Amino acid sequence: MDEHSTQWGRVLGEKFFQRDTESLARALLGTVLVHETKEGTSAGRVVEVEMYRGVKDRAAHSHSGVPTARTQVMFGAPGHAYVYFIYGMHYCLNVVAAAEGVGEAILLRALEPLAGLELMTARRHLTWPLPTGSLRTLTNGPGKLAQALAIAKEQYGWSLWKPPLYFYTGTSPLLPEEIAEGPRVNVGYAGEAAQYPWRFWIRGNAFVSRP
DNA sequence: TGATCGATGCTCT
DNA sequence: GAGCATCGATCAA
Repeated sequence: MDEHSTQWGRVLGEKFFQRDTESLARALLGTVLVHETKEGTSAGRVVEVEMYRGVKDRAAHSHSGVPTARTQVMFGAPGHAYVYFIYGMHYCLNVVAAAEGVGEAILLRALEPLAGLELMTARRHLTWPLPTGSLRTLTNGPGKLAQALAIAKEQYGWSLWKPPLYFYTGTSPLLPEEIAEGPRVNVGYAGEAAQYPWRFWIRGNAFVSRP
């Protein structure tokens, strides 16, 4: 254990994000997302993600290929936060992927809460302590994890390789067979793309949004 | 345990 | 004006 190593491994640098999108989506599983705020630090292990892929993906916000006010960061350099507002009340956090101009991103869909549990509970407007077995309700969905970690429009465009919002490597690398894949959630409008197996999760993990 | 539905406001056509 | 990368309540079984 050197001076940069912690209980959750090492901080992921900018270069980590510079790879093809599916590789990045799989590599993000098992990492630990941390958000430091003045209220305190909250963190969780990434257990479920979905990738969204530019013009070849009807489900992607970047599908038209033309950046808009909302999607411009998605077309920027990888490793930045793409945060969008949905259904009039929820935010979702994505990691921008692929090279500049391409328009791909990875949606973080579920975390395993690791630190700042009481803070996350308060942000989710739940009462502490949580009933036995309901820890998963803190962060088992994209809107829930954004709320629990205080991710909103303010975080739009933030770099994800340095405080206050960043990832640790995690402690034990996942084996390929520990990663399950299947169709993405709630993209039925996307035609053929709705069937693409672009949702990835840690097989058997209790903290995913759905088994 | 699962299906259905309302809330709520931004984005893009 | 229509639809949405969701959530939580409610109702049926």
